[in-house]
Amino acid sequence: MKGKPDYNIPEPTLRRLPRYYNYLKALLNRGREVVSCTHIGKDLELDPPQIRKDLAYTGIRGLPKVGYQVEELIKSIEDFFGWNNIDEAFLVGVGNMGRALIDYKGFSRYGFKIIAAFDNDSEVIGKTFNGIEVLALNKLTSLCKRMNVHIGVIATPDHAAQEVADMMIAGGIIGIWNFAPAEIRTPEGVIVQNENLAAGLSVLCKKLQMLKQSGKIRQEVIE
Amino acid sequence: MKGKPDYNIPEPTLRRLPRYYNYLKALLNRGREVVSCTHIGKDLELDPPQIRKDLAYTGIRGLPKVGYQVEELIKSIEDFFGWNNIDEAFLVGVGNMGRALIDYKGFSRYGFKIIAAFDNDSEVIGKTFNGIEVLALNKLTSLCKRMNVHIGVIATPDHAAQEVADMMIAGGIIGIWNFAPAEIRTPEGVIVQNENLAAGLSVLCKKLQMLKQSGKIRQEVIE
DNA sequence: TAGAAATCGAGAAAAATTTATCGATAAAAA
DNA sequence: TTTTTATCGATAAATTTTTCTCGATTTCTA
Ligand SMILES: NC(=O)c1ccc[n+]([C@@H]2O[C@H](COP(=O)([O-])OP(=O)(O)OC[C@H]3O[C@@H](n4cnc5c(N)ncnc54)[C@H](O)[C@@H]3O)[C@@H](O)[C@H]2O)c1
Ligand SMILES: NC(=O)c1ccc[n+]([C@@H]2O[C@H](COP(=O)([O-])OP(=O)(O)OC[C@H]3O[C@@H](n4cnc5c(N)ncnc54)[C@H](O)[C@@H]3O)[C@@H](O)[C@H]2O)c1
Repeated sequence: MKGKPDYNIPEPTLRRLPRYYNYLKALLNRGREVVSCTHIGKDLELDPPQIRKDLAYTGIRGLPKVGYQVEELIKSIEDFFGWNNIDEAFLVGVGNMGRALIDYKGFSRYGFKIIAAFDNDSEVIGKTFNGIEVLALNKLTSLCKRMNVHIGVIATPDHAAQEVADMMIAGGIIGIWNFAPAEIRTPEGVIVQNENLAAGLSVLCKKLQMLKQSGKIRQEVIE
Repeated sequence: MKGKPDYNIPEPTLRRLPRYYNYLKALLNRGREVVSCTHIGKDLELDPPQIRKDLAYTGIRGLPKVGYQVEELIKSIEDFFGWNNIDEAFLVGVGNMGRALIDYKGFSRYGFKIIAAFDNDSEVIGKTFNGIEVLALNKLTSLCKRMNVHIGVIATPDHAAQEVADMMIAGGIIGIWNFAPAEIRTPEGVIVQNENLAAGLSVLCKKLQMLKQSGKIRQEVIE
């Protein structure tokens, strides 16, 4: 584990790093200057060696007996992900989820910005949300090309997902953040990140079911 | 891998099963009666033995040379998760995300139902979304107890997450589906499922960055 | 009805990920 | 100044998850 980040980073690590980031930001707000993996581990219920390994991927080095400078660590994670260079994205499907994503201010922290939205419903086309005008779907491909946008967000119903993905890819999009519960077929070189909320929900409910069956449920709950 | 499901199921399996489910539902709609792991594997880009192993957890048995009955397989997954018994939940934080979740019809398929919503903003309290009236936050704990609800959804800003979680837990909630990018401390016996959208986004953007750096980007994209 | 082809289930092997260990080092305490 | 303590980085061990292998079974074809 050398200082320089390598290019074979475990996906679980990639998912934990933003968690550390949020946590560290909160820590900084509370005025903390240094933090150790032991300390982080207590709050996040993770093992210190794992945290150390994760953080090392960003290229930071800690100090024995002390830990890391919080500010430096935050910067290290930001640089690792490149959150200072903004990734611009198009979003398709301006329904409930699409609007939530468009309105959300929190993504700017992650160097992510939705710069245009598309829909095929004339009711929403022309409307503006968070300063972003909703355009007609048929402009998607050409605008992708023209504006050199490489990331697309799919927030349409599942049955439209493949069609929309195809239009995006035709426009040169190589990264798709997909909220529709549908399988998208893409050519080599296109990365699809499925945001399957139902999967998270299912895991929760199943764990709960197993907890209940094991009889280890909290006393006070079963009245 | 016996017929009966065991109680030590890998989480990746738990996350893949709803994916198979969606896929199989779509397959059934198109009139398909049987399907093999080889076939599923092609469409979902997964290895057949893994799919076989995943499906075996639900207790189903396939037939050599044939595969599985699609309908039977769907039912097997439903039974495994217990999607026929409805899990009722309370949601707190009726903003963009909260409303998207309340309005979403798709969760009924997963035996999940939001039966009440809470907020602390008088602007939203009293309003109704998808037949669900928004109640004042101070009624949360007592109503949890009274209605014997065990699942809570947090869709408030991050700074309110811990406070809301505490109120839920006081009311007897043992499963929390958390959309706020905040760490929630809970006592033993409470399961927290963090739905960290920023993590998914970060993974996508980082993969894209690595793809670009590796020079393996699609020709047609770099004009 | 015999042989070929496809697929399953089970278990082994490989790979990835997490957890544990240990010497080195910096800070604090004696 | 010396000792003690906490923590790091690196590496090793353990665990989990994925991938591979192979004999058994069922269907299809000839
Ligand atoms: N809302 C949720 O909480 C939630 C949860 C899990 C998954 N999802 C998934 O996210 C996606 C969006 O959900 P939603 O609740 O916002 O749905 P929605 O019905 O509110 O919005 C869908 C939008 O897509 C537009 N659309 C439909 N077909 C289109 C097409 N071919 N091209 C462009 N736009 C098209 C519609 O006009 C509409 O504006 C769905 O696939 C849904 O299954 C949503
Ligand atoms: N919208 C998105 O796309 C998105 C993406 C990622 C994460 N999130 C997270 O999901 C959460 C909700 O996001 P949103 O966009 O819906 O925010 P929002 O601001 O639209 O809604 C937040 C709601 O919570 C209510 N609220 C605030 N404090 C409360 C309290 N103490 N008790 C009860 N209710 C309270 C507010 O009145 C408001 O109705 C946030 O934590 C956000 O970071 C949202």
